[in-house]
This record gives sequence, C-alpha cells and structure tokens, in this order.
Amino acid sequence: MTTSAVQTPRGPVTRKDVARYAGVSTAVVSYVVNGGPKNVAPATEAKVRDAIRILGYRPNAAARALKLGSSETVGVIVPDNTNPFFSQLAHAVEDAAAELGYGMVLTNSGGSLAKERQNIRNLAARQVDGVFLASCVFDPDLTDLEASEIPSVLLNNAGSPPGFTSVGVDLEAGARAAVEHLIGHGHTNIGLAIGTNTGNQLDGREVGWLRTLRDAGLPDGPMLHSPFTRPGGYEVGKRFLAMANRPTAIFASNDMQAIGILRALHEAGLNVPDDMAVVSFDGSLDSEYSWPALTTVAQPVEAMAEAAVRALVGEGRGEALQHSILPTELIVRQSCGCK
Amino acid sequence: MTTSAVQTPRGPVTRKDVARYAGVSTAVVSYVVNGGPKNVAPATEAKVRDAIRILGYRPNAAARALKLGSSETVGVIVPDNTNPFFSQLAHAVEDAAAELGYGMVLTNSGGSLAKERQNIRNLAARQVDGVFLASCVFDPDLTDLEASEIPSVLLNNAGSPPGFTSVGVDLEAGARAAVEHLIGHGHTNIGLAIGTNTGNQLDGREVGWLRTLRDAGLPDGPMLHSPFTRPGGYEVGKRFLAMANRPTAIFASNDMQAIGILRALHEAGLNVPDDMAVVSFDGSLDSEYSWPALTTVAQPVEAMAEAAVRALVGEGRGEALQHSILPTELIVRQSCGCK
DNA sequence: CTGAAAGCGCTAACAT
DNA sequence: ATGTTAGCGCTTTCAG
Repeated sequence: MTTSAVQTPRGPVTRKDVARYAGVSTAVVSYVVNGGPKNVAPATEAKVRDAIRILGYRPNAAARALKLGSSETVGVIVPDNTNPFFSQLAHAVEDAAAELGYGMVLTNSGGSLAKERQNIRNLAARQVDGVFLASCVFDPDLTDLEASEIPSVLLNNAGSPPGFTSVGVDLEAGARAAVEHLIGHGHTNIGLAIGTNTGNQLDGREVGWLRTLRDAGLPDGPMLHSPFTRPGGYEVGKRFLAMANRPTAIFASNDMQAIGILRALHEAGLNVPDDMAVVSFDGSLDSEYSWPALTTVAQPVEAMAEAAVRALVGEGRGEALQHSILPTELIVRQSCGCK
Repeated sequence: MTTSAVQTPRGPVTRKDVARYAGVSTAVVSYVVNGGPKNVAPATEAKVRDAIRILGYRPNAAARALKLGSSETVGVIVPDNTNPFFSQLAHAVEDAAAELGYGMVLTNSGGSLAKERQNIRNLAARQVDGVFLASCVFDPDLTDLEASEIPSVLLNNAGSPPGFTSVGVDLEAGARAAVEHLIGHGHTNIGLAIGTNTGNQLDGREVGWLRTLRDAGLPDGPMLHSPFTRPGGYEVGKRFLAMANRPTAIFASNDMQAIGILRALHEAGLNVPDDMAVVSFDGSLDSEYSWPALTTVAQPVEAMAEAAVRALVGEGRGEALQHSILPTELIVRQSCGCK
C-alpha cells in the first residue's frame, strides 16, 4: 500500500474519485478525458489515465449532457424499421452519426401520425440534438417538430416543406427511368402500384409514371393503391390479375409491394417477366434476392443519410435550410425482361 | 396584460421559468410534472399546467437522468439491423421498452467483436440502464459487459453463460422439428447450412440436425458453413448443388441463408420443393414472401423481447439470473414439400 | 399544501 | 501546468 488508502468507492466512480486517486484536481481529469481545453503534463496525464483504468471510471453522459446542453444523440423516426429500406436507412444514419460521435435513438411510428408526434415529443424530452423524420405520409403534421424547436431534417421526403431541411430523392425522375425501361421492352400497358398516402400531395412516382406514359403517346395504365408492404403488394397483384385489360408490366412504387406482387404472380402460374414484367423502387437488399431478381430504382441510402447527418449535426449545421434532392439509379436485373 | 410581465425566456424554458410564471416554487412544478411525490392543490396544479403549456416547457431529460441516475434508456446491440430477424427483434424490444417508458438506442456491431465491445462501452458511457446484446458469435467476449457492471441480458443466445441473464430459443429442439418434418417427407439425405461462428460452442441447430438424423437411423448429411446472409446462402447453395452426393433437402440455419439457397436453386433450374426441399430457421417476415414460401422454424420474437425487457428493467429486475429458453414453432409452408 | 435548498457529475471560465 | 468553483435543470428531504 504505497498510495493513500483509497478503496474502490462504493457507488459509481466519479471524476472526483479519479482526481483524488491520481492526486490532482477534477479539472485536470476533465482535461485529459476530453483532450482539452487545457494541456496537461505528460506525467500527470499518465497518472490520471492509470487512475481511470484502475478505478474503472466511466464519464457520466447525463452530467455531460446537462452541462453542455447536448446529449450527442440523434433521434430517428421511421414508419417501420422492419421494412428493409428503412432498416438500411437507419443503419446508414447510425454509421454517419457515429462518425461524429453521436448515438442514435430509433423509434417506429407505425405510419401513424399520432405515434409520430408522440415519438417526436419523446425524443425532444430526451434532449436529442436533432431528429430525422422519415414520414411515410406525404404531408406530415409538422407542428410538433416546429413547436419543439429541435433541429430536424425530413428524410425520404420529396416535397420541400417550407421551414424544414429535407433530403429526398427525385421520385419523378426515378419513376420515369423505370417506366421508360419498361417501354423499351415493348410494353404499352403499364400498371402502377402506389401507396396509400394520406396527404394531399401527389406522389412523384405517380406523376413520373403518368407523364412518361403520355410523353410516349401511350394510354394511361391502371393504377392501384395499397400499403407499402408485402401483403399490400400481394393484394394489389391479385387485383391486377383480375383486370379485364390486364397490364403486361407493373411499376411497383416500392420493393415490398413488388415482392408481394411477385407472389401473386407466381401463385397464378405466371412467368415473370414473360407474362408480366415488374420494376420496383427502393433498391433494398431484398430486391436482389427475390425470384426473379427485381429490376429496381435504387435510392442512394448512404448518401441520403450522410447528407442528412451533415445538415443536422455536421458541418452543415446552421446553414440555410436546404432541400437536397438526390438522384436514383436504375438497377437492371431480370424482372423487367432483361437477361 | 393581467399577469406580471414575464416574457418568453430567451433560452430553453426551465422549470424555474414555469415556477415564476405560475407563481409557485420549483418544487411544486416538479410535483405536478411527475405526479408526486407530494400532492398539489387542484387550483395550483391548473396554474402550473397552464404555465407549462403557455411557455412550451419540456423537462430536461439529461438533468433528470443526472439526478435520478437513470436515463430511462436501454441499449440494443445487434449484428445487423438490416437482417429482418434482428430488425424485428429490435422493433419488439423498442415496443416492450416503450411500454415501460424507456427509449432505445440501437447499434450495429457488424458481427465484429471489436465493434461489439466498442458499442458496449459507448452505451455504458451514455448511462443506459441496461443493454441487450444479440451477439452473433456464440462465445462473445463478455469481459466489457461484466466490467462495466451495467445490467445486461444476452438475447438470442442459447448458451447459458454464467453470470448473465439470457433469453434464447431452444435451437436443438427447433432443428429437430425441422429435420423430422423433412424426414416425414421421405428425405434421407438432408444437408445443413450453418453459420460461421467463431466461438467454440457448438451451434444447437447443428446438434439437433445431427441427432435427429442419427435417431432416425439416417446417415449424417453434408454440412456447409457460410455467413448468415443471403450471399452466404447463395454460395452454399451452389456448393450443395455441385456435390457428388447432392442432398435432396437442406435445413438452413436462418432465413437469409435459405433465401440465398433458393436463388442458387432457381438459377440451376431446380424445382423447390420437388428437386430440393428447404426448411429454414427464424420465421422472419421474409420467409413468407419468398418463392416458394419457406417452411421455417419461427422464433418467438415478441416473447423474447418481452422476457428480456422484463428481466432488465421491468418487474424481473433484480431477480436472480435466469436463462429463459423459449420454444420455437414450425411454420409449415411450401418449401418443404407440403401443399 | 408549499417552499428552500442541497446536490447529482461534469465543464470551463477564472484563478493561481 | 494545475486548482477552485459556479452553475447546467432537476428531484426530494426537510421546514414551514
């Protein structure tokens, strides 16, 4: 026992314990833990580090957050993290945020406005430094976000709601690429499976689909609404099949719907793409391993996450509101008719 | 202007502002916000609530956490939230935790031990009240978890590591159900696609597969290792196909592998289940919408999450360490040969 | 039923 | 280079 009798403190170890053990002041402990704002002599630093290690000291993030007014945490609200597109997005956000030392609190809204608002409030109470809201409804009630005055960016939102930073994808251009590709395969009757959005804004994918058809001098194809889910797609697939003037190709507005449609097609004994071609939207991991593999309009998930994080807590913070519209990329696989 | 001149304070609104505005002490504000520990006269309470509403007051969770020593947050570490099984698990944990007023910080370990440890430390620093670790390696290095002395439960771990609460599934029994079902279809050469686990414990699914085969007087089938991913399954599928003594059925140890295997089979022009039957493990959403739909051994994700949350921060907290082994359920669809 | 005040662990001026 | 100390916003005991 060469050091003074400092037994492991009973409760959690605080910076005070470390200071006492190392024979320095608490400020010095802070300096070495945070690497500043003051320098400490190498010898002192070594002593402190030893003390930290020996005592098993871990800084208290709550105290730090209280003092700094920042929890170094961001909140993410997605409709359903079980949807591969959103789980990939959440993953990308986590990575991008972690890069900057931020943690991520993830919540699901289930696509319900009420839950979304509740989550926003909850996140705000937790003092997150910002929230990413991926609302599946096109006209989310942004009142709470606005009211809570916590920095936020809208993810996956093609509209450009005033007063908000948003990052999204050019839905219309993406839809155009998909439909043009289908037209290139000789299809003239192309259906659209679209979501059940509750807002009053038109979905860019619908606009793109329709315009492309008309620009090509083709008749408007049939359009069916269903939730952005596998079962939703399954339902819609069966309804397409039952149509008198059944389309020969379907543009599905997300991968989940497409996968449901594929099931309906298979069950009916149809061959994809020969009897019915399918192109979808999102480019989630699932699209690559469906049968046949889906030709899909991929969203740049990582880029979206990075842009969003950058705008919220990175260098972009504080800059003027921006609406980033990122480009999509058509990934050609087999469901469209390509070999 | 009937009330004294109290303008909206410049910075964030604190409990002090509310107290002043309502003409009460800060303690009273606390009492009404928390519903205790003291009673407040109805009239006073009304005044306080008004002040809260008008001022837009939101309690500071960091301060609360500092005072209380609890952040009312749990951490979750999964290998990859992009894997539907884990995204469902995370979702279920979020719900179960939210039920108790806890938030969830989600992190991905990428299946790397280093990242897992880093995440544990990070979570610990964030003062989470507990962490759920779903390690994909069977012998996770638990040193950090142990050292950090933060309550934790191992998810998805069939082993019963001493000193830890764990909740998992009876892998061996699940595998047995799968293999017996395949045997019931008349198969005698049943392969196993299993993960690349780095630990030294045997995977219960391997044990169950082998024992069931032997109990039935059947020869050991071929076994192939690959990552628990779609590409991993795809690889393994091709290797099964190239075998001299190719099995007529495959038991895949998770849905992702099975989906990859399905792709390999389709590409080779085989019919599933006629040319090759497949049964998998997990029962994730993906298994229902593959083609053909996968017969799979479903894990009770919600029950697992509830048991885990209960043990960590619910009524079960503080009880003796437990190892909950939950039962699986064979969901029969078409990939096994059933109609 | 209400209020005053101590302090949770930390950061960062401001001393020394 | 290091130490002292005033709070960050909240909860809660103890007094009124």
